[in-house]
Amino acid sequence: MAIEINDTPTKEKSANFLEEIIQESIARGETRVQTRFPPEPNGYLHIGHAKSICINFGLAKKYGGKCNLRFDDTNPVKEDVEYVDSIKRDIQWLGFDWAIERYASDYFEQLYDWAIVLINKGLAYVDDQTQEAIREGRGTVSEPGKESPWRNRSVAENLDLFTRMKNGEFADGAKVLRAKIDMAHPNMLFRDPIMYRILHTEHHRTGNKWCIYPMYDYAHGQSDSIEQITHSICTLEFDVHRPIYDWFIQTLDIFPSHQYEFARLNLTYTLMSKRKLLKLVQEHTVTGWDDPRMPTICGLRRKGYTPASVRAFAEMVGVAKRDNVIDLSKLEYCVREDLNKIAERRMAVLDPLKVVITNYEEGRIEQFTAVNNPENEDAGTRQIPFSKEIYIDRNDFMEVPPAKYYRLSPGHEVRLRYAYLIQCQEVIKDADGKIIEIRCTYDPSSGNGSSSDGRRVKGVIHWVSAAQALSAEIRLFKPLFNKENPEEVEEGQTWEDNLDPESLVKISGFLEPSLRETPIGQAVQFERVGYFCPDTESTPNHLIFNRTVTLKDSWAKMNK
RNA sequence: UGAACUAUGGUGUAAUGGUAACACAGCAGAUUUUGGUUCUGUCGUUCCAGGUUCGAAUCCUGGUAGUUCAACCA
Repeated sequence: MAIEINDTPTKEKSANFLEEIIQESIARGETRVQTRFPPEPNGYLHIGHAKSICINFGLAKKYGGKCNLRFDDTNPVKEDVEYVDSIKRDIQWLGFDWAIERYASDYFEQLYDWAIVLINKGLAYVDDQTQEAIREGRGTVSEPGKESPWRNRSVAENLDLFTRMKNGEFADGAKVLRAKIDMAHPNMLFRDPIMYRILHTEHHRTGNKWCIYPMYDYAHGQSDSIEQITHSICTLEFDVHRPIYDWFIQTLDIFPSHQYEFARLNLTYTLMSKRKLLKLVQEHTVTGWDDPRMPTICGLRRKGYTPASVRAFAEMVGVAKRDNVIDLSKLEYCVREDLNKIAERRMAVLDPLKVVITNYEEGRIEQFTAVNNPENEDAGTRQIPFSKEIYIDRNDFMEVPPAKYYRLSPGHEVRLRYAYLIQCQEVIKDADGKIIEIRCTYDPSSGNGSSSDGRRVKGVIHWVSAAQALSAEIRLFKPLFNKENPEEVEEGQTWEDNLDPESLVKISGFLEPSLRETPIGQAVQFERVGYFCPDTESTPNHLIFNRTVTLKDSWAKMNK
């Protein structure tokens, strides 16, 4: 008997509960894995959906299965092709491909036929009650409901009425089709759930063909079943729906898809409710769904997040069934980690302070060689111009420095990154006492890579040569909300009171000349500052850079 | 006051009856022409009470807390 030697030293990462479920089903001999990502096209996808996408597509990939994209388009009132298109774009951007693209509306005919089956079995009836009466009749979580007076209509009458509903004989709200189950059931969803409602509304795919539309509970499980989904994965709030999901499938005796639930993603300082995000867009609190402050996938993309960083984040937060709130710092860690490896370094001054090198020849321009990415030698080098007048960042100079301040201050010397050592000789102020210029001398023997006497200086600061500098608009983003949990409100306030008025700050800064042709969305690191990318609105004549994330700043932290 | 789900460091996730671990965050240090990166060290955890067991985060019982469900939304 051959001895199997497992010589792969890699320790298998422990399986999450969904992987265990799949592994168990495979062990039972059910080898086919078919998942689906089922968004309703009524808004843009956000980071929470990204988690779901990574789970559904990731699981299918890991177990040699397939993942479908299915639009849950059963409510034409809220849905639109604009959303369909954006959802497809975002999934592809994340790096996933669906096996097939389907719509719940593709199944309207089949769903209708199944409704007829249920009516014939005496398990569905047309109810003429008003919306209010139905709501009251449903009872509450602690009291049973009451049966509708229309509950015991004959099969023939139900068939006739349902056909006429379909044919458009009745107005919106006049009638609904309900499953006949149990008005006293402890699970509210079993108290004769509504299967169809009348909606004389044009549908973005079926046009005016239908005026009755199936409800989620009647459509979702059967849609899964039609696609022979083996693992229908959704978030925890659908947990109570699972019994009704199973009930329709079993009663109709169709392919047994099964539903599994995981805890949705929550992020500190972030709102994930589609309804509230829509409100921010509609009221122009943000510039659109792709505003870089939005937690949407397109917002993250515009801010400069990479697909790999979002996928790494989904992997990092894991999958489980308990409610969670993830620290925003985890997301930021994931982008920094990715961008550190791939983003080329550049110099940019965000809050300019002019420095004149008094002993440097007027009109002289030198070129210094700078490394593009210390993490990747293949990224090569570039030239950056140096001259008598440069800009440095205002916070790299202090007239009266605190202890351990390594940067520029009167009488002290710092290294200009990739260039000379300079020493501050004089501080020029305006009439109000504001510092407007610094005068320094440089050590001609201290050029990049050399130091005449081996003396070392702790401080290294970035700079941009004034004459060649590009001016640019820089957009600095903070979270939209200034409260860790934006839903938590004081008495008499709303979540909108937690909006941070300074979540977007636009400033104008100076960039080194090589930044001129940076393609939109291309990540660069402004050395010592953060990661940035040109905004979608950026043009050669009006450069706009978005801050993706700051660099870690232990000096700032130390001085908090 | 019904039902379902959940409970492990500050945060998230593991440990599948046998040494509570990994990551993020924090703190301290080393290296550094980015106060970045990298490296090293460090802090700190099983909701409560009983029970089963040689042994419990894990199994049982009972509490407690949180979340979800009463749209003709999904």
